[in-house]
Amino acid sequence: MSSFAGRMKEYPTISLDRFDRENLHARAYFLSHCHKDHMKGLKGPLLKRKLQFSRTVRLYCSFVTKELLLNNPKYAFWEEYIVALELESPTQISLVDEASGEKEEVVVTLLPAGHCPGSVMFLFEGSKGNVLYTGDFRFAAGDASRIELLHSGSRVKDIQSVYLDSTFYDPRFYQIPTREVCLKGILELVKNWISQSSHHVVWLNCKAAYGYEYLFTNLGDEFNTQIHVNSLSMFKKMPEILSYVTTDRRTQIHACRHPKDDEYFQGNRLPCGCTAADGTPLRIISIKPSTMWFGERTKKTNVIIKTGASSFRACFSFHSSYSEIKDFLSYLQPVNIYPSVIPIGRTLAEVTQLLKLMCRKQSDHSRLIYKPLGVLKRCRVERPTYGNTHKPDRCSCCTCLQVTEEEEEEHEGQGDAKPAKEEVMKEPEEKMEEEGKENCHAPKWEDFFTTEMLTDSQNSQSHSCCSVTSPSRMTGSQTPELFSDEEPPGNDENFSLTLSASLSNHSSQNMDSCLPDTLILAPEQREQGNVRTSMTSQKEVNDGLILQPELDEVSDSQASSDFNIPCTPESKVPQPDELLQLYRKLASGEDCENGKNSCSRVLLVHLGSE
DNA sequence: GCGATCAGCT
DNA sequence: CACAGCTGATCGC
Repeated sequence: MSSFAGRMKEYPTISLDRFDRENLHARAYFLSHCHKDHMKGLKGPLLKRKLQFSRTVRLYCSFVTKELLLNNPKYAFWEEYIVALELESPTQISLVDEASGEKEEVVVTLLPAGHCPGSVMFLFEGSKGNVLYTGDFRFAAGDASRIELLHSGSRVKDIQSVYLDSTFYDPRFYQIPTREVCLKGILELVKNWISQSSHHVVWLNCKAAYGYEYLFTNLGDEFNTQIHVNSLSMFKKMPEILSYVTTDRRTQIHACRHPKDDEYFQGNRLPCGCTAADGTPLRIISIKPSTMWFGERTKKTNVIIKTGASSFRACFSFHSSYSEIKDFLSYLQPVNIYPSVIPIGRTLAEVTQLLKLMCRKQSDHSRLIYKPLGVLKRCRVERPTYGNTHKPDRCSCCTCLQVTEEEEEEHEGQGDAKPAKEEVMKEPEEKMEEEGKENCHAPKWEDFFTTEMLTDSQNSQSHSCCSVTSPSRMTGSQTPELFSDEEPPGNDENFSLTLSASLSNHSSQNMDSCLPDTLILAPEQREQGNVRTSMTSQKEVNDGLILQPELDEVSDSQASSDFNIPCTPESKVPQPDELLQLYRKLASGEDCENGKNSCSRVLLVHLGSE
């Protein structure tokens, strides 16, 4: 839970995700996402009164967050004071002191955060430097390198401070299985159950918060069905979610809720009270999405755990793991890092100390020279393709994201199993070669929940790293980049899932034996093999109980080193007229590195002129 | 009656 | 397997 007080040292006249106490005096408000612990004071009468007397104070958020917020009548009074901003579109905002007329300009950019629908990070750029407020976020390793607006040309922007979602910034939470792995486990479990008969139904025991919609859309696609929920109203302007949810109870997958839903479930009832039409009792299992974490060297990472005769927990996390956060921070190398959450059982001092290790060292002048690893890790649009080496079915954006920081000694690590950088980095040519491969370009969580009014341009922008345009609707049976890049540093083993099962001995129906008593999806040690990104067949699941989307090792011949960067093949000496053009662009402040994505579209928000 | 806070629960 | 939020008790205004 966020304990962020609402203000940043660099820009103290704005408030984020807190709206009480000192924050009542802010010149502008920002809401990163629509979870209650980030909305403290937002419906307070004091703030309401302040708005009525102000001509300039506004609340900035994403379009989706605005929609979700206004769906709750308690926040309806905000309607005329909310300014929804497009994602990844730098916007200049005037921070006006209404008493004195004093004004400060700041440019804010919303970056997809992957936490829940509409969730964003805020990047502020102004006279006090660049500051990134992450809100809550889930980034996989390497994701930061794909965000164009965290870069300036080929270099990472100089970030003064990061205000960090440190929920899992604790070595205990070293790894959390990726979304794709967790999703696959859930899909398998649901498939095994609902395929038995139409009376076999699943209850997704989700909490009362946004963030599970990704699960609904993927389940909906996989099983060509809709998910029963209590209300559709919040999604009425979000067709990409709306089409997957229903208030019609005649479906095999439910995510409906009731104050006494656990009691209902114990009595073999769904929260909605749904019963089979012909009187046959429903056969219900509950799946409770829960965060599961594992240590650095832990081999077992069960993503589904059976907790009762018909109850399961499924791994699901809205937040980045320790290793994912470390990857994020080591890429950005901010001067300061401030935690917004203190993990359970930790103190602020402990977390601050741990975070200090991730701050840029004062003696580090690399920013003034080069950022070669940053360049290597980035995926770029419209890069030339060359070379003809055979490469496995992995795309550049899944391989350019390995942790590259010098790892400090971890709590349980001996430092002996860490792969050398050469083993985890790939050469630029390899990345280019692999661009456009379908498997790894299935739309991802971040794309989905942040492209609220999905337009083609927004979609393609969200995949700018891959030169691929997302479909406007998720296709759930996609084969995601399973296991391709999610190995924690130091874990040199490939990853597969084993479905270990002891067959039910208390089934009342023969078909029940299809659902094991103990259903554990776990990675296990396996030999190095060729990549295979397709899902393992049902037969394999039944026969060998092995689910193994596989991960290949980067062979020696594919490995790159920091110093083995080939020249750009089409490079040539620029002609005078080209140089002139380049200089003009530079003089106008335009980013010459890339196309429109890099060029800041600075929109002036004229406050008070509405 | 309303809001803030906390314990308890899931 | 620890996130997010609900309910209910208590207190103050």
